[in-house]
Amino acid sequence: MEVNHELEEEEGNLPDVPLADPPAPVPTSPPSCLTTEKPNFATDATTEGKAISVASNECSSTLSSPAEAKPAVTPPPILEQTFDQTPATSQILSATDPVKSPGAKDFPAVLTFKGVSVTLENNTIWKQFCQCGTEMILTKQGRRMFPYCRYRLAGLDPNRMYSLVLSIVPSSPFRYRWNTSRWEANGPTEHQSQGLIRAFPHHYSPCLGSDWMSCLVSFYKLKLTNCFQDQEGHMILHSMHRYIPRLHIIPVLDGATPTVDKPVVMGPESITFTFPQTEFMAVTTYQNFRITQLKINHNPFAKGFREDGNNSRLQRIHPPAVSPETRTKLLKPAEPAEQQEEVMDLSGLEIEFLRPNQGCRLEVSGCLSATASFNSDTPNQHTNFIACW
DNA sequence: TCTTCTGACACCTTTGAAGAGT
DNA sequence: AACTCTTCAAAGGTGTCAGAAG
Repeated sequence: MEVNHELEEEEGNLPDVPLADPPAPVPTSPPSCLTTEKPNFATDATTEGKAISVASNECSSTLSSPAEAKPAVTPPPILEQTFDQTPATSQILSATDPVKSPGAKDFPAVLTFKGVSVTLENNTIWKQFCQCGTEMILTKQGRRMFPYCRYRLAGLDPNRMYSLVLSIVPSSPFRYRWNTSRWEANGPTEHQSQGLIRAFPHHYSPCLGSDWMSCLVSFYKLKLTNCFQDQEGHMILHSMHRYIPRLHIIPVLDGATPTVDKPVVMGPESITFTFPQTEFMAVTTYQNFRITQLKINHNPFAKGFREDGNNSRLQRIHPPAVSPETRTKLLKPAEPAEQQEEVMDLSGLEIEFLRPNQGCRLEVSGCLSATASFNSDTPNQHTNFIACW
């Protein structure tokens, strides 16, 4: 039983947030190749009302706030920044380097590059977590992210097929330790040079641009694990290391139906979007009390830990020795911790595109080109993949 | 001794089946 | 017979905590 809200319709609980550069509506005709895997928007629409309120009801509520609506009503400055402009490589767009950023509050919710806009829909909650130093729990069986990555896309070619892939890459070459109230670098990582990074293709990939743009794209299904023998398709990370999710928008070549023998080429039109506010520390146990409180306050599944007043469990967890005033103080945002980060070289990393129970691997070479393949029992989905970073 | 990890636990929400009512 | 609504059990997500492991 799953909460069906990976493709979230605009209607429902979410306010209608105008986009910075909405594309002109173009009539769409679903391709025959999507008959089995195409999002069932009608079905999704009926479930989204519930689903959105489930997985991120706080997100949606905060979206209603003036603060959150602002970037949509008044589009933030369009940020066009390109890395690796070399031909045959994809474009990587990041709002700003988190190391050099003065504070999380300035991170834009919308990134635009070559006419393609990606909005981090739950930007408000991401910023709240970012200001405290987001932590994500890793478990052996896999733990969902919270907040999770939820995007709204605009500017895609409505009639073109795109694949959306989320990868989570190391954002720092260090291993960290929690020292009383802050994260401190604790030596270089031992893993990343030969580490295995997986990428998570969205369940409905590939899909028409019009379909991607007509709904919210959520990667709520993504689970994080520290189990390196994981066969469930979860994202394998190292605890006490810092990571950042990246969204890859990969146009599918016209007329090219991916097969095992005909891999899809990720050419220069592919774009990677990185929102610095989504950076997080992978942990097995929460270290920062403020993060714990934010999770409890915002994640509906943790409602049982909220300070409702009549929760016997909470009374055991938080005995009266800690006064409400003290706890309130603890919950106040701390000064932005001084961060020590560097741009790291991802050369030599291996990236595995996830297809549960189906092994496949993508190698990233030093020249930032990459190849990958995955099998699928669904003939309409990518079965092979070649990417250029 | 300290840090990190693991598994059990209680509590929560959602889903879907089953039944009743219209 | 078809549809809608309610109830309830099951599944799965959540943070906490004690103990294990290194």
